[in-house]
This record gives sequence, structure tokens and C-alpha cells, in this order.
Amino acid sequence: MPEGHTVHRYARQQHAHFAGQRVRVTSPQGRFEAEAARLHGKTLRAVEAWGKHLFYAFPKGLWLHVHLGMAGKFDLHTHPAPPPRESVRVRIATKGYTLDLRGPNTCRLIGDEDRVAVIDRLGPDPLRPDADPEQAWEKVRKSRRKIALLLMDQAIFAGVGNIYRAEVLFVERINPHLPGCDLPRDAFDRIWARLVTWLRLGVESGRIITVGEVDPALAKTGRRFFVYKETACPYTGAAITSWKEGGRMVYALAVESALGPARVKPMPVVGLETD
DNA sequence: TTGATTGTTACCGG
DNA sequence: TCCGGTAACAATCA
Repeated sequence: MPEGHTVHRYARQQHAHFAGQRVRVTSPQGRFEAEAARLHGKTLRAVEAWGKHLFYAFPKGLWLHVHLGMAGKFDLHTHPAPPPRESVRVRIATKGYTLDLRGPNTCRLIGDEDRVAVIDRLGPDPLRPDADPEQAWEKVRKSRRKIALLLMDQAIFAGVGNIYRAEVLFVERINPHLPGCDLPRDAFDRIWARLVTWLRLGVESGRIITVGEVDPALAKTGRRFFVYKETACPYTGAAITSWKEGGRMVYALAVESALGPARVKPMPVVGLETD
């Protein structure tokens, strides 16, 4: 369900509530019984996020690796926690808080090497201060895949999801069909800078899920998104079209999708102030 | 009840 | 090899 900023937000919130605490870990459905027993009574040292992945640090190099996928959710309860819902896979409790994890794509106990392996397969995460955009650029410039697909590739841009891909391409006026190898360097730089800005604001702004809450230009229009699940450009009224690519919906201005030979479209920016 | 989804992986064919 | 498409997994909502 979430994009990177939401996952980082979860990590920050859960770290604040649970780090340094001894935890009670249970498996209401019985689907995580052995793992829960290994964690029970241990001290949760830290919660950290890499892209859309979460790692819960336990003593002796033991990690709980969680990826929410499409349907995963967290429920954070204060002290008298309600009985776990049917879909709760793991319940982690301290004196003050109870965290339920529901329907994750990944939920497993791993060691240091496995954690490093997961992180090594991820591209730079714009939300991590040490992220190196050159690593993403090297992959983008060598690929003939469309930039719309590259943006969703976690091995290139860790943490970007379907919404921010569409919104970034729209606001930077880049044709989603453009192959990575034809993307000019300055366009890549604008994509990266925009991702950093939006994702960081997304982490700071609380339970942020829309670009409208993060981008001042869009906020003025009262819209949630520029193009995602929309039908017309908020400034010009130009038609927005959508199509399926790589199994996911892509949203873009119709003029951009109908350009024929893919190229960056130097469209005049109307009514849109960038920074 | 059906279908779609802010996701990922494996597998197949061109 | 690279690239694009499909199915599978799964919980929830309209």
C-alpha cells in the first residue's frame, strides 16, 4: 500500500514507541509461531527503513524483515489493545503500545547477511541522506526501458511507487515513454531533486498520502494529485489518459502519451510555479 | 460477489 | 541479455 515516505514514517513512529523496549511478540493466527517465540521477551533495538522495506533490529544480529506489499497495514493501539483482527500476522506489544501487522507481503526473521543482501538489491533511496543519485543515473542511462518503468524499479529508485512516478513525470514534463538511455542528464537531476523534496516533505507531514499535501503549487488548486487517477490537467484542462504498463496503471497528459516517437516534451509550464 | 489496487516476484516468449 | 507481459500472492473497499 504505501510508498517510501509512508514506510519511513512508520519506521520513525515505531522506533519512537518501541526502540529500547522489551517486547511481547505473539502470532494470533499461528502463522508466525516459531518466529514469534524467538523474539518474545527480547529488546527491540531499532526500526529502520530502506526504500519500502522495514528492518527491526534485535540482539545478536537478528532482524525482522517486513515488506507491506499492496495489502499490508499497521495498526498501532494504546494500552488496552482490542483483540487482534483476523488478518493480524504478528502482534508486538510493550507496556504502553501494541502494534499489529496485517497482511504483509514479507515478514520473516533474517540474519545480518540476508539484510545486507536485501539492501544491496535496492537502488538509492532519496529519503536516506547517504543516497547516491549517480547509482540510479548509471542504470537509467544504460537502459532502453521506459522511464515510467524505471521509476517503479526498486533496484533503481528505492521507495518510489505508482503515484509519485506519475506525479513526478507530469510536473517535470517528461514523457513516460522516453527510454532511460534517451533521458537527458538535467531531466534526471530534476526527477531526483523532486523525489527528494516530495518524499522528505511526505515524511515530515504526518500521514501524508497525496501530492496535494506536499506540493504548494497543487495545494493551491485544492486537488490531491496532478494526474494520478485524474482526467484533466489542473491548469490547462488538457486530457489525462491512462494505460496499463508492467501490470500497473500509468497516468499522464494525453498529449504526452500520444507523441509518437518518445521524447522529452518542452511544454510551457502554465500556472505552475516550481519552487 | 467481482474487480481493482500507493507491490513484488517468478516465469515465459520475442 | 534485455524487455514486456502475465499470473500469483493477499487484504480491503467500492
